[in-house]
Amino acid sequence: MPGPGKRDRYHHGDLRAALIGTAIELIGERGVRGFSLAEASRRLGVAVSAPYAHFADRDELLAAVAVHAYELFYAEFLTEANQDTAHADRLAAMARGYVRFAGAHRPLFDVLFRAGLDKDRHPEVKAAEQPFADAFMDCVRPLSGEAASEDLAAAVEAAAHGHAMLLLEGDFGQGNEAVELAAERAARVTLALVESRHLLTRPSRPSAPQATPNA
Amino acid sequence: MPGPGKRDRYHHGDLRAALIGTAIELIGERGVRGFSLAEASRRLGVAVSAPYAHFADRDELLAAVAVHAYELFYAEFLTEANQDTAHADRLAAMARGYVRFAGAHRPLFDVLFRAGLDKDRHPEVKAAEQPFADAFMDCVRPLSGEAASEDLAAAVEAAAHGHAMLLLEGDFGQGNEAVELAAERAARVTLALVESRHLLTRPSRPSAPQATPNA
DNA sequence: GTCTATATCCCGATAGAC
DNA sequence: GTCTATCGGGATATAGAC
Repeated sequence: MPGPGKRDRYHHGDLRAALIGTAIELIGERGVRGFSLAEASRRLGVAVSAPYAHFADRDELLAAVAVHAYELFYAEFLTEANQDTAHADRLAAMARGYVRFAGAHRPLFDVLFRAGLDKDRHPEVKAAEQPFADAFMDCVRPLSGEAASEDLAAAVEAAAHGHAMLLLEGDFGQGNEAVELAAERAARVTLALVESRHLLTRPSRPSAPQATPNA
Repeated sequence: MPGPGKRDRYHHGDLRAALIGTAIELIGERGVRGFSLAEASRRLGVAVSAPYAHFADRDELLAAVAVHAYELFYAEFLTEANQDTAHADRLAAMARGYVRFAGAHRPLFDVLFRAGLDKDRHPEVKAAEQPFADAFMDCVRPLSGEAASEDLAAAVEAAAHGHAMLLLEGDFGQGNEAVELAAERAARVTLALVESRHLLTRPSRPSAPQATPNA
């Protein structure tokens, strides 16, 4: 990251940032598969070797895009689901925001979940994901006991994620109307899960009066 | 599939089927992005031009894999969720089977949902999806009024899909243990959604006071 | 940090022979 | 239906100059 005000002699003051932006642009137009370092370089008017001064390879650029995606994701979450309403409504708002993000920033969502990027090989991505995950858990915890919060969190996250993915598959139709439909459904599902959250916890603790341990 | 004794010489009895199988194999090893007609041909010991006698291009082979995926998906569903138990349990079993399929046939699931294949451009895929979708709706319909069945179906499908996708992302861990954890969670979420299905319907019709019938 | 130039490799797709 | 041969294109990555 070059210091600000360092608008230099060549083309861009910050090729690194420009590459990230162009990657997003390109993925939006042609999908993840249609993105390449070479094409991004061409579009920016730099040599195809220039990106290697900032990224070791193609995957590292994608990882940088993923980091940016999580940061934006987190930022939009704070503004979308930070009203001090009832806890259940906050959680529903998060699910709604999750789906809306997927609809509004499809290329970013594609990089996060459809690019086949191995996040374990890129610690920066994991680190960028953490605050996002924490904010999510903070919304869930007041709604259930400590032990059960993990179950509710997993359920809501999966539900939101499923709606987002199917939205991008076109299952809810096209355009902004589809986004709102999917987001609204995800929010309702969340409220339903909160109401019936007692069914989500696994009866793995035989101390409870319930029986039927599963195989 | 080919004649059992027709081994050597140059060709297979059924190159088309062999290509589909090899494609699945390859995708399992290298991901969708690492699959190519050339590599599949090499692995089968045929010329790189041979596949073009059976598929117009790369996408058509992927579409054939997708058709196979939906057929297998449907077949496993019938055996997994066909017990005549309570309706809610059947639906939960479908969600469980959905996730298990993703875990057991990851390459097929990848082709269906992560290959970026435009299903609208391949009618065979849509056709193969239909029986699957029908079986799903047949499980949902007895559980809610006609008008509301679409809401419950969308909710359960999205929940199952979300668990499946996050399973393949590694969010539930690795190995068969992760598959069963995700599948069990999807089943529980389904039961929770059934119980609170009255929250899923949109109140767009203020004239109808009659909510979903209990069961 | 960027450029020029290049090495290497792979891929999709077609033409024409058998 | 499959093979041989090939064209045209594009990608990753490195080396060395400025």
